[in-house]
Amino acid sequence: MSKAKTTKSYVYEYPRPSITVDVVLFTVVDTDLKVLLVRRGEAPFAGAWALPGGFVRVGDERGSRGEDLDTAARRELAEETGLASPRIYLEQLGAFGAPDRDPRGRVVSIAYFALLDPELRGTIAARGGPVLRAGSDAADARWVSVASEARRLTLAFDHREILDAALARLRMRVEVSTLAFELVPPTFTVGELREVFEAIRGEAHDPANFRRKFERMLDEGLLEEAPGKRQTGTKPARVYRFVRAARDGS
Amino acid sequence: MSKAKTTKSYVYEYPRPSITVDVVLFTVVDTDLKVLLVRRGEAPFAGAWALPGGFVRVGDERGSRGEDLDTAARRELAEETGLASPRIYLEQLGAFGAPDRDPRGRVVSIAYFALLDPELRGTIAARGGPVLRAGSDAADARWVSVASEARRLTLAFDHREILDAALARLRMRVEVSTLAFELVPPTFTVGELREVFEAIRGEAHDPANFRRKFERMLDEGLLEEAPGKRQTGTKPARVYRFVRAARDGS
DNA sequence: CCAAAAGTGTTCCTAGTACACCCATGT
DNA sequence: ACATGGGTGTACTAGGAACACTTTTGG
Repeated sequence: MSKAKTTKSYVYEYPRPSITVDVVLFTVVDTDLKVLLVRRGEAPFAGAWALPGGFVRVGDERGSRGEDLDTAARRELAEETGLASPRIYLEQLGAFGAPDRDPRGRVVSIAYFALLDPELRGTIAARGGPVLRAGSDAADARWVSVASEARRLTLAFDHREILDAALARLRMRVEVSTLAFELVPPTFTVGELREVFEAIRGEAHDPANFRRKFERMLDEGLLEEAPGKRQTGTKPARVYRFVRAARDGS
Repeated sequence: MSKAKTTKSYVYEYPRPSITVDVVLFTVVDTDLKVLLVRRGEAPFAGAWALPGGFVRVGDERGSRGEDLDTAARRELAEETGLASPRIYLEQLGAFGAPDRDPRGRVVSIAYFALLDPELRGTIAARGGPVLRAGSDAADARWVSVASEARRLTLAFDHREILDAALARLRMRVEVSTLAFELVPPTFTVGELREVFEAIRGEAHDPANFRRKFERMLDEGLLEEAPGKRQTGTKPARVYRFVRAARDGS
């Protein structure tokens, strides 16, 4: 804050960039990690796939100050998917501000990554897919497999870099935190949670060893048994649920 | 990127925030973790301690696009400390954009955390401390002990929140990466590196166990023995150096 | 009966922790 | 001689990895 002129209003004396939020929304379908991409309908990058996002509302200069960055991310997500659930996990990834990342001018994007569990994803699917706004520049939107399809796509702006960063963050976080719970239905079996781990890490995990990891979480009170069993086409499996209270401290 | 009007120049149709970078520069003096704070000379928060930082140069609307965010952080650091060394570790912490974080208007800050080793810090000290620019709104600057002094200070803007986030990030990173090497002189003893760990974690670490951790890093090729011994006032200790090549992959 | 996933047991290895102890040096 | 930090040894424990094995279901 030391780049000051001598007047109180120096904040306004510098050229300013535009600020956007972009959201990397992950979900796991069956055993496949997917990311939500939208197809751009307009220049620049018309026809290219991009991350959902949009401008942060900053308010006018003397009136309201506009919205928080997290709020902007959640709002954009709600507008793209039709979902405004607090159950969607949202975490800031960082700022991407290379001078030439947007051909229209200087635009700094605050990137977020978000996780959608299968149940909530189902409520989108029931409405015929992600909801696009009238007048949006997004011509289409769909879930793209991260491992297979997304690798080959050319994404708009620096969205490839953002997606890679989000994936790296997700993989790092999932080893050490309880993030995987955000990608699983409200009740789940040991095998279902393991499949989410495998989808994110991109490699198989010994079921026996995963079970012991699971049992440790059970001991720690992160999980509890839920009533009922899951019919799996083979031996029925016990179902569990995430104990949300255990996350209050984080 | 879907908040579009229909003209190509819609980027300019929205009110824009100002963008700053703020830098949390850590160093370890003896066995004490310190952070560089500047005292503000002007409103708002005149007289309060704050993180060094300043506005990102975004260029004018038709000319150059201005500087990268990382470049801006490094430039501000150079201007505050007189040091422009690539040896200063710099990592983006995230964006802080609460609507009311700056009383002057909507300002989004991209926060960085940076690490300064004792040798480089010495070159600052030799010049009589951090260098303040002529016409700066920073009236003073100094190293503040994180554990004792900084806890009690009231910081300007949301810099308390940024400092806490930087400290949390540093503590998390130091357990799992080679960050501690950035806070140690070019050659160091086992005990010196341990003291850096202790300063960051805020608690003692068994010397015998730390030595084994150290030896593992030696086996992995992260470290190598350096010529000479360190006179310590007691039994002379072997000195080592960081093998920079081992970091290329990260 | 058979395939397949649920679930159990065992062994090996690495790394963190606690703690006892010896060694070399300056004062 | 002795305090101090350098340096070694040892025992305990938690958790990851590898893999053999039994159990329970649907087909």
